[in-house]
Amino acid sequence: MSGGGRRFEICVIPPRKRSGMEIGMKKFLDMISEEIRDAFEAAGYERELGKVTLSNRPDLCEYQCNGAMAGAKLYKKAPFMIAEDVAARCKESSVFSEIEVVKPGFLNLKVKESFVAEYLSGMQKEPKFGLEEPVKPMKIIVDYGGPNVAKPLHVGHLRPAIIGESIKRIAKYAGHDVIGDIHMGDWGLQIGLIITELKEREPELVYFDEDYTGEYPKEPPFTISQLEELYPTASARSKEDAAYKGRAMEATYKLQSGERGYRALWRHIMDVSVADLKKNYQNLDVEFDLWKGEADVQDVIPGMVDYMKKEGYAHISEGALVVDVKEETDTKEIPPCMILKSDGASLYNTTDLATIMERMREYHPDKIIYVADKRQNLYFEQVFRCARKTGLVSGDTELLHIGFGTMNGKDGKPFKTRDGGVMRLEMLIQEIRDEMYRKITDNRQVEEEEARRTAEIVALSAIKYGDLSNQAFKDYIFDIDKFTSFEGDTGPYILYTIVRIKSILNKLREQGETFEHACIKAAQSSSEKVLMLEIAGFNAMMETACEESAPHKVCAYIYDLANAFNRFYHETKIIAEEDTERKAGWTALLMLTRDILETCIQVLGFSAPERM
RNA sequence: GUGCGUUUAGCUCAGCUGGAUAGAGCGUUUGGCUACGGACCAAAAGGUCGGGGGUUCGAAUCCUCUAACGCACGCCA
Repeated sequence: MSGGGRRFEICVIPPRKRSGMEIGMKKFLDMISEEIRDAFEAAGYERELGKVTLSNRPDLCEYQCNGAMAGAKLYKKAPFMIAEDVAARCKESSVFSEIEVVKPGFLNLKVKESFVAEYLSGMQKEPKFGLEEPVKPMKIIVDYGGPNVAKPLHVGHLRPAIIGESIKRIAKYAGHDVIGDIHMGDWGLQIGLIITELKEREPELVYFDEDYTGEYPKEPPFTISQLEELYPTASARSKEDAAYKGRAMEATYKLQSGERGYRALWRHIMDVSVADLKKNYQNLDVEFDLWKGEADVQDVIPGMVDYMKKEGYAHISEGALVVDVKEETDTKEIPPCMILKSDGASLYNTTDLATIMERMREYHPDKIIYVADKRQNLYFEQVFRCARKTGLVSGDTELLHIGFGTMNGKDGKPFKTRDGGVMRLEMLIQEIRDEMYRKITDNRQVEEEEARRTAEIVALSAIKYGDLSNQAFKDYIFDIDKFTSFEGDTGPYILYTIVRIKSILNKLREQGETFEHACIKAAQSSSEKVLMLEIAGFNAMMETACEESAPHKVCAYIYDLANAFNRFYHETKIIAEEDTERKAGWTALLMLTRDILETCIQVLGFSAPERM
């Protein structure tokens, strides 16, 4: 499985050094596995059999190796005997405190407290808690968001924003060079409609005077709320009034052919919309590096189309220009990728392909990730194949569609307002904030200002954690009561745990404790050890979350970590502890736990308050 | 019709890529408050993993058949 090509790359990449030290640590599980693999080898067996996994029977052991059973037929020997051979070879191990051979041939392992403590001490000193930098950092473009200008964000925009932002942050944290692009729908008929409607209402505007040659006003002739009203009105009229629609199409054509006044209006629409979009995405703590859109590639489309024709990739089929993308291995019919409609106009495919071309030219990405509704899967398959076939992307650039499922209401049907309409995103966020504010101020004396601020922070954790804790591609139920609860697998519970740790650390600070040189000690109790082992799994978790673009794995991890901490906390009196060495050790453990939790919620896209 | 996806406890979801007694949360029942923050912790009850067949020492996980639901199948995005 290990690609021969990879090995070569490793040789040419200089070793990752930083002030003489390697950045990153081997994964905890790998270190243990190495130990067991050595033992397998020493006992005369295939070393790959020594793979260690987390125990699925925590009552029996911490880690387990099932390799003896896999090796049974290989060596025609009872698995139990193989396991015993292996166990005998690591009696003197500095890693394990217990190795037990059980029933068919399980190797049940417990690691030494000192070994764990040493590992965590290493994590403390590492910039990313031991997460290794990628051998070859990738340039990744994450295409998410996809709002239309002049239209308010609605609940349908929530998932791409949340998931895309997290995938982007995870990849960034993992050490890749990541660019987030909002990819707005800012071109085409919708703009023509707005211009048409505006012209009907205010024909005297200078933008509609074809003889005008002067400068256009800097101030837009509309506000965002006017703009948001303009589009739906125009859209509705165009469906009933064919002549009106004709005017809108003509306006679109004029805009595309560069009519000055229309371009100026388009600029205004963009300015007003983008400012509003920025505000709204800011509320979600979502930030894009690029604010590009469909309009940005219009100029390169003709060249791209010509190229596809000249090279013989594209041909006319049923009046439209298409590129065949079927492959022999297909088990179903894959329709061709359409490049131009039969009326010669471009479409979504065209701009997406042109965008790929532009991205390749400007950024040479190793990977482009599209975070979009899973129902577009076939569409992306076509576009990706087309891009490859026509040589728009080279073989070593990966195109990936992360499809997400629908956000449903409690009734299991797509999320709607009470009267069945599409809910604006602002409304939804406000509703959650209000709910959070109620909970925070309930039975508590909190200053108004602080309560509002805290409610905003906690509300965001509720929304984002509620979404991200599910696997992205599945539909999920948006349940406000569940998400805003402080109990169970929720964002607020995670924040509560962090705040609790901060509170203890503050108390210790008030006592005059200095945290300098606090060093993590060997575990004193089982709950402490469980917590430490949980922490030790951080780098492995983050690596897979990044590889699989799977934020839900980060959620699952911090939930386990928070649980492990709360159990430990409950059993351990830290502030009252008289042994100062031990107290310092716990302080260090607390800080590490807090830092890891905060790092994780940061990549999920939310943060914790100081108090709540 | 073809293809893809989903199906795990009453509800909402995990399940670390084939291992031991399938795990959480909510809800239900019970225990722990002079609080290093009880917005917590501990425990109990609750499942023939949609169904059949197969591969394997061993299957929720792999193969196959099948059912229900959802989605997609060239001029929307």
